Amino acid sequence: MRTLVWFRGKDLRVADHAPLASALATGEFVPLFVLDTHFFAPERARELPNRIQFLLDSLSSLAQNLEHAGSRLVVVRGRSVELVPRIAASLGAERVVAQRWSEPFARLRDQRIAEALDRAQIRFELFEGETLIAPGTVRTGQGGVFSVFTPFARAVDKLLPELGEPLRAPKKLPALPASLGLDEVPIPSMAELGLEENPLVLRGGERAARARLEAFVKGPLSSYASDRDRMDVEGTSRLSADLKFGTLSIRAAYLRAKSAEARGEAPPEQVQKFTSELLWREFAYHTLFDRPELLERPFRRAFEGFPWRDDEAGWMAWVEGKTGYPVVDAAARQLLAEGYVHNRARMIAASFLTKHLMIDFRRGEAHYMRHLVDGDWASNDLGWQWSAGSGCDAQPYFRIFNPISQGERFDPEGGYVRRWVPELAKLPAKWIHQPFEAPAQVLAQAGVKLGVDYPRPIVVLGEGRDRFLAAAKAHFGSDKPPEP
DNA sequence: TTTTGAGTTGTTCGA
DNA sequence: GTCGAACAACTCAAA
Repeated sequence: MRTLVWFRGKDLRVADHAPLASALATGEFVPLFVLDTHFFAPERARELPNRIQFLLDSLSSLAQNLEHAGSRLVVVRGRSVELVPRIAASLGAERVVAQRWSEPFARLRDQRIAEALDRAQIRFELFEGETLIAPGTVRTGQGGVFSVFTPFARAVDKLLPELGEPLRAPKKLPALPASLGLDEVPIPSMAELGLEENPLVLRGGERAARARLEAFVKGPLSSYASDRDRMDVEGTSRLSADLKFGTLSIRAAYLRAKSAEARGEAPPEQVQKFTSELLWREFAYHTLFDRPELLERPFRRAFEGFPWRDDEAGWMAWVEGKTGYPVVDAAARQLLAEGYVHNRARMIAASFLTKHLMIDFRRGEAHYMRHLVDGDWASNDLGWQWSAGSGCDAQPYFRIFNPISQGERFDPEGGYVRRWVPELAKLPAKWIHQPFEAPAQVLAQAGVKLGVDYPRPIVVLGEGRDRFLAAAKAHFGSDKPPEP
């Protein structure tokens, strides 16, 4: 039986890849990747350079891994909606297999492809692997959709012991004929797409992902619960991009952490904290699956029509890292430089934009989505809506992060600020999170001229806070945040 | 149907 | 400087 294994942007691996394993078990197959012109047109690629870079890196690695096992990745260029059915038919494939992709636009695309394949009497099979548990299958006792994390996590926890072991990477794959009569294209380079390589973007591919996982398990995992919040410490897993592009399967990540616990490599409470973070990703995927409108609309409906401010100057300052609040600015600059931001810094930045500046969370969300290497629709949306107060398990409206106290707690020596806001690097820790309060002599010694080398605050924290609280009160008609 | 316990990530104020 | 209370009750989900 001839199968078309359709690799896509979220399953770029050979290990623990259910569609590949299924194809291998049933006979000969062709591995395919479609460079969708929707994303790989130069004008579009320019908007997403960091993710394109990680993806191309991962794609090359996938091609190598397939070749190493005796097969070959067939790469074509065009619209997948047209190409996949056409190629499947021209190859005489009896079925097309892929990993399920559950985000709203992807479901729509897959539905159209399924219809086209159906007309050609070709089977289309989607396999799990994007999440630990299939979205749409975790339900409350009443059969409802969870909208609070903790009960959701408890429900998922009961299902996790049934997770099977990850599938091993196949050692030997059936060879392909030299020519399949398709318009194959090489994997483009960044230069060919008119993009510059960013050396600060993580390397993609399965090998890099596996190395990161092992380094994390042997190092930061043991003190994850406390260090994950420290912006000046490498205390997180840094696996977000690997999980987004599927160069590491979520199941492999989860089970490796559990095995670290079983082998005594890391204390149970630390591992528990990490797996709980993986379940937040799970929660985001499941929530978006059940409520696809969330990418456009607030989870709490009463946030609809909230009087977000048009503040171009504030927006630009936030984007460029010139708000005058060092942690907020460090986050902005890390995003532009690395395509990555520490989780704690993401929350502080999001809170500042949506609360102190009172700018629509969707604007910040889109900006992050554009630059993040790990930019993931479900997680990014859940995080932004949570920060704005409009989301699932939203923080109460009166909980507004103070960037100074957050900085002092989670970047006590100022290492994070010093790295990303170098003009403040010589300030003593006591003033690094509030240079505008530092005595003139301290500033002079650190070589900082406020308003020249580094901006004065664009908004007074108390005033921004009061403005948001007053607007919330006026909009919701009372002090309370609205129900979903 | 009603009750009950709990809910990621905080801040500010005043004693 | 430290500590507890107030913030504001409401919804969720299970019993």
